[in-house]
Amino acid sequence: MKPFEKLSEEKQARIMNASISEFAEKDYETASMNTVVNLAGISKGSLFNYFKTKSVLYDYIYTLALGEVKSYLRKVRDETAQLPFNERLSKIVDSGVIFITERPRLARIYFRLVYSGDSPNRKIIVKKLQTMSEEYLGNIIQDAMDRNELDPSINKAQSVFFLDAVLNRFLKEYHEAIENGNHQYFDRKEWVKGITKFFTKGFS
Amino acid sequence: MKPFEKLSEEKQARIMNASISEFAEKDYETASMNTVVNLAGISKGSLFNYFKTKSVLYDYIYTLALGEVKSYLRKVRDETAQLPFNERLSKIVDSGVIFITERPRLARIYFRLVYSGDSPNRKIIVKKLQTMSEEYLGNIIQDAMDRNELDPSINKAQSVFFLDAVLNRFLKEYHEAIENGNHQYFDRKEWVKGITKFFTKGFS
DNA sequence: TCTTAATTTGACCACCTGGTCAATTTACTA
DNA sequence: TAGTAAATTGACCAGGTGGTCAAATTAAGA
Repeated sequence: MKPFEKLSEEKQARIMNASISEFAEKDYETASMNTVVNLAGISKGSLFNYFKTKSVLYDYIYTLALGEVKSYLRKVRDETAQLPFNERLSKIVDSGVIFITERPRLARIYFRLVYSGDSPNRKIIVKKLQTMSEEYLGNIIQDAMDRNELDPSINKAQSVFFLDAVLNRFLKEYHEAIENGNHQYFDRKEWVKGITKFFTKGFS
Repeated sequence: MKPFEKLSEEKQARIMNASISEFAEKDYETASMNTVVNLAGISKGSLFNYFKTKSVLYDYIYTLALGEVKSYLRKVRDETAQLPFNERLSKIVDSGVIFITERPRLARIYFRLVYSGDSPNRKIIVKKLQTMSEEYLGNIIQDAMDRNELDPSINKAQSVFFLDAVLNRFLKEYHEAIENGNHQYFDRKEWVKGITKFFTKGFS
């Protein structure tokens, strides 16, 4: 049993909370173990006893963040399996919005990871995420094609790419709006409507 | 006259080259003035004489990068003013690809700036870039609407957003492919075709 | 050539980093 | 309660950072 798991839940939570805050606020290189230690109210030696190095702690944190994101996405996928494409898409966007509203720090760690940063295993992680997204959105699109809701001659890989690009960018923008306190100017429904319309009809 | 401008062209180029390399490779916080100094083959005191602080040097560099990007975009916009929307879009993508092929380090500084990083004035810069992009892509779309190539009832602001999201993401992906030596697997023409088709017809 | 002014240098500063480990405190057992 | 094992501490380390500035070098002018 790893030393960290032996800790009381309260203490584990304190350390997780501190780590999430720090890695959400700064990128990997700039995040400071000293800050984590101070936020969590434990000694440096202890932290390095629980997590052998900074990168091990970071692994723990981003795995947690990605796990939460994944479980959210899986849930909405399963819950909307029967819905038509546009409604499904709209639910996915909605659940993304809910996630970043409820867990803004985890969302920030996610965005930091995919959009930038030089975290230790970034390339590998991003590749894995890409495969995940391809499979996830690929299924959604395939379902819609099977139901003749989308043109069966479209290039699926490209479609997945476009969908991924727009969804991620929208959520990133929404997330920044939340962090800047501007999200009340974001008409979410209007955007969701626009996105689904755009994906089914284009600009023509 | 600023001290840096008094330097010989060769020396200026050496310092610019070193700075661009360093800021392309690492983000603002992690980039090291010591490394710049060593790459450029000058003393530390000199560098701080030419640029009072790290952030002043960074300002100089990203302004240069954005200037190059802008002039590229302006050129292609003016050259394609008479072309129909899809051809125009395709030329814009092409010129983006050319830019990141010819100036991969400047492209990297650009992507680092917009997609992440905690550079000193990031928020202000990104906002300015956004306004620029809105105006740029907004014009392209407006032109197409005026020519009845696009549905005049579409939401222009949203359309600009989607266009921006897909174009930027595509170029970022292409850029990473180049850096990883994988761009030969990228069928550029096929992608450009797909993007224009997607934007005019959607998935239906 | 000598003098003065401008430029360049790099040792040095205070501060911060991730990580270590002997010493102390705490918890547990006999 | 005494003794031992486990957990926790924080002073300490080597190495890095952005930035400074007296001193050395170079350039310019008479």
